Amino acid sequence: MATSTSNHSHGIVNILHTLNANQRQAVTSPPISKLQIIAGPGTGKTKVLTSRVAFLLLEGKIPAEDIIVTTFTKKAANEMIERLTNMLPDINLDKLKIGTFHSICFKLIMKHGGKLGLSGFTIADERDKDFYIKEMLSELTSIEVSSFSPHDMNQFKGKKSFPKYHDLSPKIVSSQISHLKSKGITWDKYSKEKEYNACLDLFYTKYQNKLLRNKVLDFDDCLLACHELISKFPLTNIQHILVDEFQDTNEIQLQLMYKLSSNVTIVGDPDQCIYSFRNAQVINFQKMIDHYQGKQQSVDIITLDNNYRSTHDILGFSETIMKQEQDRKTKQLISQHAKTFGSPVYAQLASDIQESKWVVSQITTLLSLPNQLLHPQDMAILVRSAYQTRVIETELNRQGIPYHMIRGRAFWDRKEVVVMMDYLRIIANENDRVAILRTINYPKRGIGEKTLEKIDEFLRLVDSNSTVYEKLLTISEVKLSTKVKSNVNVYLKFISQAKEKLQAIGDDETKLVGLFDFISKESGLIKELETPTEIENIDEIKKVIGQFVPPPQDEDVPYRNILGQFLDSIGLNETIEEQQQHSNHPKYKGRVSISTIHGAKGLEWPIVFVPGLSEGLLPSNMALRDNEVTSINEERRCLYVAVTRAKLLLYISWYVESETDDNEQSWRMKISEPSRFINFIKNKGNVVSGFSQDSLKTLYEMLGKSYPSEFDFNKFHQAYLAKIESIISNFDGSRRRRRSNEFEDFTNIGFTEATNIHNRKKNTINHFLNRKAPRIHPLMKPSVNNKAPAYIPTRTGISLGTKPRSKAPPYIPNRSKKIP
DNA sequence: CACGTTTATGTTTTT
DNA sequence: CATAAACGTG
Ligand SMILES: Nc1ncnc2c1ncn2[C@@H]1O[C@H](COP(=O)(O)OP(=O)(O)OP(=O)(O)O)[C@@H](O)[C@H]1O
Repeated sequence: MATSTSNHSHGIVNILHTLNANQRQAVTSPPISKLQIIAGPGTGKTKVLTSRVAFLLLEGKIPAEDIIVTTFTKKAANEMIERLTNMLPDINLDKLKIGTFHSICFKLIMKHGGKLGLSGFTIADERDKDFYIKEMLSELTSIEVSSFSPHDMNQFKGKKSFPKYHDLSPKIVSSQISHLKSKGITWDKYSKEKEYNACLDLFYTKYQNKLLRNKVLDFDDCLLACHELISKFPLTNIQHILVDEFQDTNEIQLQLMYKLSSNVTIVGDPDQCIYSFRNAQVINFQKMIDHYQGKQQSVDIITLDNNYRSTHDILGFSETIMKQEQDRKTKQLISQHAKTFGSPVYAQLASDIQESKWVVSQITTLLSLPNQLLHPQDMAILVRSAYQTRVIETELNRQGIPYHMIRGRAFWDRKEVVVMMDYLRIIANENDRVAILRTINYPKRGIGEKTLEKIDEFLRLVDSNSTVYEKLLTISEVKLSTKVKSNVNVYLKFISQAKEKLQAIGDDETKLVGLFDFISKESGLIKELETPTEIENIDEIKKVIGQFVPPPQDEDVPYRNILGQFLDSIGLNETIEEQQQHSNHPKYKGRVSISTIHGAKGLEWPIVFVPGLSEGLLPSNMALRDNEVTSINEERRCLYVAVTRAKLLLYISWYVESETDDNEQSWRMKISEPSRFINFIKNKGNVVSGFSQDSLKTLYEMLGKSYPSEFDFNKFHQAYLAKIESIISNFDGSRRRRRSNEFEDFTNIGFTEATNIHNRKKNTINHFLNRKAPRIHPLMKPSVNNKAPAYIPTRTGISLGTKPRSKAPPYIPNRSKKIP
């Protein structure tokens, strides 16, 4: 919608007022331009991008629907819309094209896909992709297989043998195809490539055929097909495209960007590229410059170096990590915080469990500071791999601390959740063969492997005039036992009833919950489920469907039923997390965030914990295995991203397990060394860090709270030290009880000078670490009553991460009495 | 042939 | 511990 400048010019002035000179220059660059904003963490890149959208709307007078903004996640998109809405209360942003590359592309395909014969196509998620790959491989004839050169075939050999798939690893095949797609190479063009493998050509072609026949697009296809679409039918209206997190774009995304608009603003930080496993290429910065220079067009580059997020010491620490990379130019970010707290608090522990206890006790200490200084929502625990969250969750549960998982995928991988979603899928979409195959015998309907094969064989004979579901209705043509037939009919009757109900509710999304109840009950799924956890998870999905609001539809988008719209909305893994509402524990505000480092991209917290800084965790075993410099560098960037999420306090930790300590899980690779990335930390022995009263006062000041004069700091401090000491000396906390002579490792507990972490002028900085604290001698007696209660965390704690599923366990050890 | 039970085997990161 | 393949039973 057009808006007059005079009405809003004060608006842009206000916005520019919150920016520094460099940021302002970036924001107010001419709308007709190519602009790169390259800057380190916390320099306000996202803020600049958001403000630039406002600038383009207000000053550039570009209608919202003619601007595309790509963000890395749905969450980032939502945040940006929220900020824009606050900035520009008078402008309707509904038509702004903002979202991930995948969702923007998928929407374009939904709208115009008919031109390429893609109407009605849905998304094949990773699980479906895996299914089609395996199906494709198992269908290869021995003639086809024997026609390939051993050299070509060997590329696809995995560690294991795969008898069902001619010894071809589905994983490798899948990732190779994905690799081609993210380079923008379509199946019909692959043969022209220099690096050509006849095997891969056949796999790719067959796989793509399969997707087409099943009317689905995989994630990569969303981009690839969209690229094809706009190459043939260009969008003429887009006046500007803005790309966030440019360092993590791949080739096809770069090509899409060129095609979508000739005016471009990108922001990114090469040091934060952590998605090259998904073919992201940091070289896109240079490629973009070359691309436009080839067309005699120049690219403006603006850098920012004021950091508004982190303290001086956190920036120093992060730079110390990054400068380990060969040939990297040092980056000097200037912290805008007046105060800083010294080097990160760190500790070396003896097991993952002990490490979790250390982390969580730091959290309980911080939470127990008087005057509600900190809330759970101010803190985050960031790990390299999702599985590492497990022990931490257990400990958080044990201490009754509410937490939530950011972008946890585990929930959607649960069996009962998958089946429930499959029921929704087949009811919404008659062509979803995979969903039929996965639901028809769950709950058990006496249809085993063999029968399922027969049915599947029959279903795949479907011709393009009818749907897979219609084909299943004629199943009586197949010879099956009468018992099986009647069972299939029970299933079919149920599906058709559900479909009728779906018809009846029309576009009223508020009735979806009722339909959901009908489906979960009448399918027999609820009855089949055994644990209360599983039923809870079904309820979780119900909550998600209950919150679903269909997006505003363009007029000319082909119709899709409301359930299908819901499934589309979660198909791209873009589920928004439930807002932090009331927590179970009124004492706490919000929740501690737990996330993988990848999931924490672009986010920030006052307090950040980065546990697991050991060889095998960060860098991960996978990166160690191939021992490529590039892999190690990416791991290092991961750590860099993690530590630069912290605003005020950073806690890092690692553990090394003893060689002789064989535990039950013998397959687990032993963690035996601290991470190479922290080699520069000299005194790695157990460090017990205390607060100093001064730094604590500074913390209050920076958070705008008053430091209570009656607070007995010494008492608090002593209790803290004792708590940490008891964790370190309590070997019940490690996986297995140790022999007593191993305690020797821990006699040198004490404080290290933290200053050696990086050079700085001593007097200018407040230290968060108390360097004068006394040496502490571990008490060697593992006390009996310290034994952890037998408490098994429910896996649901992961679900959507919306709430701590389980109530705090009845026994809450070691809990400070004065949580305010 | 379906389905329950035993046993081998193995943890990146995600749109 | 969590999943999948292999094995055994009715
Ligand atoms: N000119 C400014 N004045 C005050 N605060 C600012 C300014 N610019 C940015 N900030 C604040 O700094 C923090 C970091 O900003 P932002 O998230 O935009 O950084 P970023 O460069 O995108 O970081 P990352 O690379 O880690 O994603 C935010 O809290 C933001 O509000």
